[in-house]
Amino acid sequence: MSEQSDTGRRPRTPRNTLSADLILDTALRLLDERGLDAFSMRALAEELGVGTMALYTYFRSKEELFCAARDRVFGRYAPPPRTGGPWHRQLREACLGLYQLFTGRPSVLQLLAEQHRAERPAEQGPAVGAVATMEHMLGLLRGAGIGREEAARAQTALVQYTVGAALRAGRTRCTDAEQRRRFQARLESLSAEDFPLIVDLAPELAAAQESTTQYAFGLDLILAGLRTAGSWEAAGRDDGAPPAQSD
Amino acid sequence: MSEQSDTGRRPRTPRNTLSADLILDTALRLLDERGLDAFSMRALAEELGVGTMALYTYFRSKEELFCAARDRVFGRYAPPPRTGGPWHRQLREACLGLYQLFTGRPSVLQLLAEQHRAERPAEQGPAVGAVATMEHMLGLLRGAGIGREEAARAQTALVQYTVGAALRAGRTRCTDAEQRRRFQARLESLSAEDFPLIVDLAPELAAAQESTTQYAFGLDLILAGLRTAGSWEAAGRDDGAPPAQSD
DNA sequence: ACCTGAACACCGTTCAAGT
DNA sequence: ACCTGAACACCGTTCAAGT
Repeated sequence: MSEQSDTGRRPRTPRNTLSADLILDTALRLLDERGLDAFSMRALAEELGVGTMALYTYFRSKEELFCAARDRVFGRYAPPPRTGGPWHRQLREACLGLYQLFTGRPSVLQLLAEQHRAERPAEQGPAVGAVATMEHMLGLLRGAGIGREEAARAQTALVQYTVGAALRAGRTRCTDAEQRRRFQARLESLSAEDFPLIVDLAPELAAAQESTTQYAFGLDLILAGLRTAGSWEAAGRDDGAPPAQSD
Repeated sequence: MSEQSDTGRRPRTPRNTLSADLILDTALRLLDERGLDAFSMRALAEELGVGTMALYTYFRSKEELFCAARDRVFGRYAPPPRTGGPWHRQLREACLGLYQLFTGRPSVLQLLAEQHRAERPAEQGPAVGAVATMEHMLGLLRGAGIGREEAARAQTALVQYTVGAALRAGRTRCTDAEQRRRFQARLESLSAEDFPLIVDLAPELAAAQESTTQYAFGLDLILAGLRTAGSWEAAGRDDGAPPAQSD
């Protein structure tokens, strides 16, 4: 950027300064700052000061670039320090950490949503990072005496709920209060005759749109369900079942 | 289509045969048959045998068309017949019905995912259909003696979990068995030293990718949590709380 | 009002070429 | 290997015009 002989409008980045990491970090910054809708390979290249096709030296497609960006964020994830205490409490901390990871940066949320929109799961590399947290969760569940299949299902349910809550949180953000007020107004505009409870509980329902407290509420319901001995064995029965444990 | 004097390759639909409903039904069929990635305003117009811009007489934008398509499906939703029985069982049926609605047709899942990707929630009409189910759920929760705020939060958590599970189900489908086998292989390729439980439980984790059974498992955990008296009041405490109910 | 075709300002990606 | 510019086959939407 010292020479002014360049004919292009913006300084060209000199050769061999590009790298996969630089591309990914710039992509994440762009997603954070301007959002997914404003993102394009052309815009990313422009930001980097290179030709669009330079990106294709490092990534075969936009999808592959997105997968790599997600892997990069997840791979660098540092879970919250383990506090000890009962298994369900530790499980809670682990899930809250994941939720923070998913909702902490706009870019991560957008990559998560994009991944969920994809037709085929895309040959993403071996399960990415954040795997240590999965292992930790499984250890806590098995340590609590929960059987193999039930532990796998419980872990999947917790991740499923966490991702779902994070995706919803992405829709709600912006000017939180303003957004919730509009949501409440929409509920209150419904027929009070047909939907008396929705209209009556509109303030509470609107308040429940706030993300982190609401996420913790549902998380605690799942954890309480897990603590109820036999709740995962009596699934679908009419009444509470004997607290027998198979393992 | 009786005259062959048309110069265009496909028969033009005569005037005044187009309507918002016809457009929406064709759009849904296209999404079911070819998927979101293959959908475009141009492709939809082609399918209808009209010029692309004819669509803009009925919908201001693609986003508005998608919102209307979603409202149409949700509005026509017929919840499963009410069976009676304890409140938690009825709640279960209601949630399973919603899950079926979301996952029953590919188009619905794709519209749901697209909506979750949107930057701003879009001025969608008054809360769409399926509202009756929300009202029903709130009635069951309140009838069980659960307080106003807790009922609102519980209802939100149930819907949140249902949407999240449905979105994940969309990623997993295709050739179910084949997909799961690949998932299992990915898990087993991880280091058995660093992630012993994941590798050990790979078959169970892969099996948990199956959608409906897994959805029901997590749903039952949430419902069990709700049945645990005081579980929604003791949220975050270290141990089980007294079963006091404020309402 | 309903519908058209051309045009605008974009996309992601292929390809042949340059260093 | 790394990077370029032109080109291809698409998008959603605006606009002036036709019936």
